[in-house]
Amino acid sequence: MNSELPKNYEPASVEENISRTWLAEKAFAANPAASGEPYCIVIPPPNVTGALHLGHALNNTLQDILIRYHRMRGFNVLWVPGIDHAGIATQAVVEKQLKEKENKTRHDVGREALVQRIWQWKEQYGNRILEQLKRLGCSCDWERTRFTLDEQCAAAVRETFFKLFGDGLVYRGKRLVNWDIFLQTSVSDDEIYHETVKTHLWHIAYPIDGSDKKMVVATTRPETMLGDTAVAVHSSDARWNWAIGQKVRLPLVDRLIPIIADDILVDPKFGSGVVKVTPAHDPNDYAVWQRHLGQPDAIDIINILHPDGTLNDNAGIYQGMRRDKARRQIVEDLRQRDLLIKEEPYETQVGHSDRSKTPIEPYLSDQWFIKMAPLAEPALEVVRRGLVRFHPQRHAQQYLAWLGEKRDWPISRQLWWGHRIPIWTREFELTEPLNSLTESAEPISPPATAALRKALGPDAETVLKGGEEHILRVEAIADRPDWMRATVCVRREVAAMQQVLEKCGFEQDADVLDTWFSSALWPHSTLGWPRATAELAKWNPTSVLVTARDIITLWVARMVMMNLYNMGQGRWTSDGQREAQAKIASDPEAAARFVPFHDVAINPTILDGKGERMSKSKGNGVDPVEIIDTHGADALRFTLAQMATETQDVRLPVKKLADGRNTSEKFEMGRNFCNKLWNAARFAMTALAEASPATVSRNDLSLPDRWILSRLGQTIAAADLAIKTFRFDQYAKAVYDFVWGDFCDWYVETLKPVLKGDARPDAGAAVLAAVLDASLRLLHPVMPFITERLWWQLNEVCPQRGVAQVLDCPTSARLIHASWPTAPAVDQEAETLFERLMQVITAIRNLRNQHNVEAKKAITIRMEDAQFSAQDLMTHQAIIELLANCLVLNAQTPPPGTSAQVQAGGCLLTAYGLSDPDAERQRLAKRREELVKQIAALEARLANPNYSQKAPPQLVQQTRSQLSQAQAELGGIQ
RNA sequence: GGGCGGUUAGUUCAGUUGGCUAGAACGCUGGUAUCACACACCAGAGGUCACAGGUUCAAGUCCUGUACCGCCCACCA
Repeated sequence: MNSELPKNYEPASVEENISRTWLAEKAFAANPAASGEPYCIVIPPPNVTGALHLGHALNNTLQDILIRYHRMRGFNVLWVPGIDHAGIATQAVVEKQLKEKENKTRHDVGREALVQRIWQWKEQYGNRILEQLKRLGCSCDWERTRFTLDEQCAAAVRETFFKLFGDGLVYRGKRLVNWDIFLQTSVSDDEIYHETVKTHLWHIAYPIDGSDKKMVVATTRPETMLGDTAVAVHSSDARWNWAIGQKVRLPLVDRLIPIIADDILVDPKFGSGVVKVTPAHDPNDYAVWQRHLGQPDAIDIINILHPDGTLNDNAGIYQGMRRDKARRQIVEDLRQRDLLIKEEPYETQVGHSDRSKTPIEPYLSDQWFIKMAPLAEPALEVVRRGLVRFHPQRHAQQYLAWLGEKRDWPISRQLWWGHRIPIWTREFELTEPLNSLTESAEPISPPATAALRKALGPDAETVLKGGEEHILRVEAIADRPDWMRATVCVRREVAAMQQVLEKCGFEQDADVLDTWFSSALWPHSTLGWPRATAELAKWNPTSVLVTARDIITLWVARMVMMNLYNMGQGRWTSDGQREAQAKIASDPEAAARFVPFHDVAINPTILDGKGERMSKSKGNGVDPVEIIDTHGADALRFTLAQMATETQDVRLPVKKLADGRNTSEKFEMGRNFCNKLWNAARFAMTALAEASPATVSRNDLSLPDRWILSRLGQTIAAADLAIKTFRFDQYAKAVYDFVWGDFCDWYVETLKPVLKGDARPDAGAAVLAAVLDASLRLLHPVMPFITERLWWQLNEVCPQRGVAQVLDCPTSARLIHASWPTAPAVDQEAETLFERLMQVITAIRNLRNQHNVEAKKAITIRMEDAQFSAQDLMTHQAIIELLANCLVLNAQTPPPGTSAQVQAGGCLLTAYGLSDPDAERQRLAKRREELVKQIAALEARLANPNYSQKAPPQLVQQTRSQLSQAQAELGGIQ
């Protein structure tokens, strides 16, 4: 039967077989109606754009450990898998393909066709990611797989947006956005990287109007001067403050612009003390425009760019030029007019779009925003109060700091791939002016209503009705007093309503929502919200979120915010904010029901051997599937778990294989461990097949039995604590040390003669079976495949297992559904005694090695009392003789030859029959040196009067006894 | 500029509330084809705990500062 188990563990066939069985039996399926405390994790959805890398492998391994552990603990577990549509990243990939293969832009194929193509692309690559997760052994409920752009998620997005709109938390505003002129979209701050660019700092003269004086400004972007609407100086700068209120004549365009004071923008110590102000093309200058808005010194804002980065009709003769050409031309023209004062080489950081790798252009554009203040405050509060806890705790700081800024969230993206903003607008010319048309609040004033009725005709009542399914708002349009804008937000995807709106001349907003908008809803949208599902009732809040630290702000914070907003009762408008806070303060338990998860476990980032992030472009990435192919999924998982410490980063030295692929020696550790377990189990099951395991109870146990069961108990307790505190490395280390160190190296070795002897082979076999059983349970969360395979085998060989009153092993056909082992009680007496035996054995082995004793030759040992009784150990002399290859002397005469003495396990050991007196002399000299050093250190410590006075008496006592022991040993060998 | 983390054996990392001679894995050295495993077994060598101060009877651990490395945030016209 063990012919079925090859000598070396071969992961490929085992993994495939086990995986197929689990899937066929729907072993991961969750049922909200089932009993058991709920335990739920929603996967951080990987971006559909990329294959999974080692970071994902780590992240998902940790989640699977938690899921499998809690499943075994009897929780009703659900792990929701899914994928993120990843807006801009995905569209960029498909657009690039379109360009390369067909030389077309997205405008050539049109919105619908492009979105169609992206869906095709998604089908192909999304499945690849799910396959990777399955190869890794993730026990997700695959039938609940979600995609952030699927219908269920879309319903949640629409509902949320509608709710936010109704609460006045969504608004439209002109804002400077990071504009990608290649993809023609705005890009969020986090999709930008900065690159050092060698350029120039151009110093340009701006003549003061009606004076022969000139102001000199310096800029790295001279073309933006076309959009300058002011120059600013510091109000206390004596060089220039006399000129405040006067005007300069902007060169080349010949426009008069004011000289204003702005003490925030201008640092009088820097450069000339004069700053050009281009509100439409620079974030700082935009802030100046905002600061002066409505003030006597309010300034203009002039946009000079087309969306494609060419200059528009505000740029005069430079209209139509690309920005870089315009820059060269402008510098040249200034030079000719003698207005270029200086051109100095300069290095500066320029923001580039992560996706298109082109420089970002700050650009004025219509965008939708979410008001953060009312949403952020409750989200801050639940973390402050510990209703959501970070592990390690320090990561909460980043969350609190970012959310504390409460900067409004720009949510529109000029893309085609994503959730389209559910807003329709139309602008109306008014026949008579409307005085009351100043704000966008409901209800709509009677004059505006009348105007709408008139303009919309027969469908006016449908649009005007508003309420449950759509909201209508009207507002004035700046600079056009005889116009108004009507905005309709539609709650559900209903064709009829959309047709009515379009018939009435409304147009849907062309933009889609930021990807993070749908991601923010992930924990409740995956469970069915806004429908009141059994899943939602059972599993929200979810239990824990496992993620990387770089998305604590972008994702974690927003999930907390949106979960509280959607799941919490009542509406959290700006006015209701205080109420929400008070609610959390007065009833934290209620608030705890609305958070998305209770714990956030942050896993470390995997870097390569040089400390650099892994990435495709750097070519240092390791593909988890390749590791699974070469080392096995369990080996990969174990190694990764063992690396998941509390530090921020872990390094994984990468080695290039001959075929160019990357790998790392680190994974050999996991592979070796699998092989060790495999062979220990193989040995055990061969023995079990030959013996017939008896029913045993506490009284039948030998010292090694008692010891290994006690060690097992300690290990289970350590594993429980480690998992509870998200210390996956400690869990891995505990089980590794137990299986390899305690079980294989010691217990199995002591058991070999027992199993072959006459005395108690059946009792020994029973303990062996029970400990193997518990070990497989213990290892299953981290190494699911190999343990499941061995479990099946063990069920065949030895279906009934356990040690009465010590270790129950309830039967189960599948390990994945077996129960977590209960820890046997600690047996301190057995542990202490066995520990001494191990020390004696190691000391004798050491002596044999130092004396170059041939492996097969037994030496003779006499054991005498030192600190402790030798008799206690000699009761178990068979174990010593077996494992140290020696003969323990009782009353016989010792054999001739060199003898050597050593202290171990509290006994004095004398070894006889050694043949190398030189080796012994060397050994003694070395030992003497060690002892002298130790004695000196101990004496010095005791000589310090403060030590005996202030240190705990127990410690002082211990030091004294160490000293006397060392002195005694030294006396013995001199 | 602000914040966070790191610096412990050749390498990658552990190191609980300060307290026995600072641990593990890999690598290295010597030995071993022993009937679970050479992806193994046995034994060993290897550390001024980045640096400088301080607190303490006692510091890898706590405090202050310095250096270097990494990440996040905000940025210099």
